[in-house]
Amino acid sequence: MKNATTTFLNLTQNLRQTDIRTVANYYAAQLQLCCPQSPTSYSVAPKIHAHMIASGFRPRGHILNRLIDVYCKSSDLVYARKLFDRIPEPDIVARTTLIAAYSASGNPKLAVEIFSETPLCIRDSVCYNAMITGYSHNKDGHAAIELFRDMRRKNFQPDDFTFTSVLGALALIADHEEHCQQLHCAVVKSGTGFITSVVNAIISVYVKCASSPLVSSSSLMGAARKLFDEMPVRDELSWTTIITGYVRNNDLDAARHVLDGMNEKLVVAWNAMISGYVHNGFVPEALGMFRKMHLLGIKQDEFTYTSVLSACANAGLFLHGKQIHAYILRTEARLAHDFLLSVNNALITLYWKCGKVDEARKIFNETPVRDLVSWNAILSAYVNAGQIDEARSFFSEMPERNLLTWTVMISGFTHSGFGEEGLKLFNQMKLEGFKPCDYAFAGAITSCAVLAALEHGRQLHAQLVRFGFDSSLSAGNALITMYARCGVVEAAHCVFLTMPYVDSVSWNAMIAALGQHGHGAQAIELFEDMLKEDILPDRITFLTVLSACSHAGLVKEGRRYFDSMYDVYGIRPGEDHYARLIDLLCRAGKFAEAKDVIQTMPFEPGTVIWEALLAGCRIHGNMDLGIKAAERLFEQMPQHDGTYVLLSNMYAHVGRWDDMAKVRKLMRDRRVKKEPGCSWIEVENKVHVFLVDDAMHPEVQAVYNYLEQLRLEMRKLGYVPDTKFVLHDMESEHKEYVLSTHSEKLAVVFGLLKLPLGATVRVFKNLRICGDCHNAFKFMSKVVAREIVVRDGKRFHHFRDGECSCGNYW
DNA sequence: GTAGGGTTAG
Repeated sequence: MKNATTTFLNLTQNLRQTDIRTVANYYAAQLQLCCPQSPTSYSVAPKIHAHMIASGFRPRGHILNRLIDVYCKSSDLVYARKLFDRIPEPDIVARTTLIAAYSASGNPKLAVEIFSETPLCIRDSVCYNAMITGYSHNKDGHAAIELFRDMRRKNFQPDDFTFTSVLGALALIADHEEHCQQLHCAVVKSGTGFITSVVNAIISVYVKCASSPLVSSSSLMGAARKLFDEMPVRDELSWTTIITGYVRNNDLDAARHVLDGMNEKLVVAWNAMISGYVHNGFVPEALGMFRKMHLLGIKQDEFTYTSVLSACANAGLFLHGKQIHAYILRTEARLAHDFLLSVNNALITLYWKCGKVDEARKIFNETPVRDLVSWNAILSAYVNAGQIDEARSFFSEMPERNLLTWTVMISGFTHSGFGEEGLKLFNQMKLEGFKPCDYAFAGAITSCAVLAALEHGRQLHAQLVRFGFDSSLSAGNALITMYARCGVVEAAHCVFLTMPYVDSVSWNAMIAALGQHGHGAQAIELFEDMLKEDILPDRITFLTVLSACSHAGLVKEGRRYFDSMYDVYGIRPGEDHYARLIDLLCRAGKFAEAKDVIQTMPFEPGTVIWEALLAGCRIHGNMDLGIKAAERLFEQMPQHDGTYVLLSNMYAHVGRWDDMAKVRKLMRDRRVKKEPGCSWIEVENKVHVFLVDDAMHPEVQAVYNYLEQLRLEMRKLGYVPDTKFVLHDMESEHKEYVLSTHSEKLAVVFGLLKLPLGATVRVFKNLRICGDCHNAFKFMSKVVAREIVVRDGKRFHHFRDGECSCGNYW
């Protein structure tokens, strides 16, 4: 292109002496040099134009049309339109140029505007073709076909371009075999049926139709293959269409077979094959293809790179990914806009998925070009790393958002325990005109799980069915979790049984649902069913299975499953698995065995191990070992207020008053607030709750009444309590109440009970508000306190008269 | 002046 520019500049000097026709020819020649083979050449358009203005040359006719075209191709549609508007009576070529440009840039409205303003007497087939393609680009297959009919009614002759366009439109909407055959006949009648581009288009309709659930994929692919085999002339597109056809219909072997028989070094076809492997999880095959391309000298491009990088990201192959990154830097000198954009986006994903969030951030920060994909990728990075505040700030800074953005943010809130925020965002998303997808529903439903908001969850379930997502895997899994979390195991089971496809997440969720609600034996049974169906258990499966065994007291089975993790499935047990095993043993009173496990573990015991041991000791009233575990916890979690309170109470319980005094002194020094506080120890399947400083509510009977109402009310809300509690007081009788299991939340509830009726309560303890305590607070605000304000991070939850509203502190 | 294939964000 340098040459073109130089020639041009040389022309300037002699321009005035030159004949106007020669000048026009010169400009025409210059504009001719801007061509698709050298897309960057389009950027010369303004220079050529500036030159025309400077030399006093006024472009008209075909030179002006060409100039408009070149401006369109260099993506300056606004300026192209300005030039167009200055033409008193634009001819069909100028109009078609603009129609095509608007169509390609995703602006069909403007294209239609120009098309409909075009008088019928000057219209031609090319113009119709451009408009048909415009609709097709806009995914409006019906409009494209309607225009095709209009064209024929008005006696315009369809040509091969028309058929390729209209077949492209048909591919968007075709889901019946007849669709394909009807058009196929029309094409043959028109006499264009032998033209390669038209046959390619017919094949692509068959291919598209083959992936519709309404037809037999193999018979349509067979028809497509027959057309392909019988083609007299095949071009690059023919090969790509048939290969992508097989890939899209998940017949990777057939695709590979065609590819292997292809002589052309066709990068697009190879890319299609690689992406097929990547989407089906065949990472080694994808990487093998990548290597082979290099060996065969097939020039890789950004599509190749993004696919293999994504393969590495999904498989966690950080070193492979890094090697490819280095290879790209070594091989690619060009830093074209689109190339940089897509490769950098893939790199951001590679790095965060391999746990390198900071590296991902670095690429995001340093890249000179960003688009929505880049923003969504970095948003996912922070959401997945659990850095919800970072994610929130990215979300608010984003220049634009799409459905994916909202969905990622909703699930981010949900997984960080901010159910209310997740639901709010789901509603806001709908208000902003986004139609939720099944993933968005899954996020919202999981929010309900976090909040144990059964009614809301049910409503979302109904909406989900209305939207036609009832066979969605992710939404189904979310429903299982939600119903389980709200205590309605039957509903969870019903969802599980009616899901058309399930994966290990579904199985895990269902096993957990049964295990958490005291159906340990059934949970184990389901796990065995899962193994029978050849579904491979993962780390999560074993966590839920071990918990289930623990709840059901199936010590032997639990031990066996634990041992099978590595022996049979090659999964190394993590600290969390060991914690479950210790929990299992301790609940069964096998303390010696538990101690043995702790001593022979391949790593130093952390807090989860001591918590499990302590929990077991609390159940069995094993104060000696319990105190030891609490002391370890106390060392490892000096910031955790609950441990101080508990340890001090345990010392008091066994009469170690000096130790108790030491801990209490530490508590005072560190300003550990005892309010609201209680601690508990479980003996004989009953939880003994000790109120702070043994200060019992003056009206003990009233407290019991509240608890009883609370229990009933929570049942009404669909929450099924599962543990028995005994409220301790020196003077009164012990009485059992069934409440929630979470001691910290319970502590707050008990703390509230000590207040006079109608008080305003502010709890400034950082407390994550979720499911059971949310409901408890709602109820408490109705029967005990007039108003309750609870702080949860930066958020506050305001409970009043049984209702809750949330907001930000700052 | 008009057509048709491959990628990256959950």
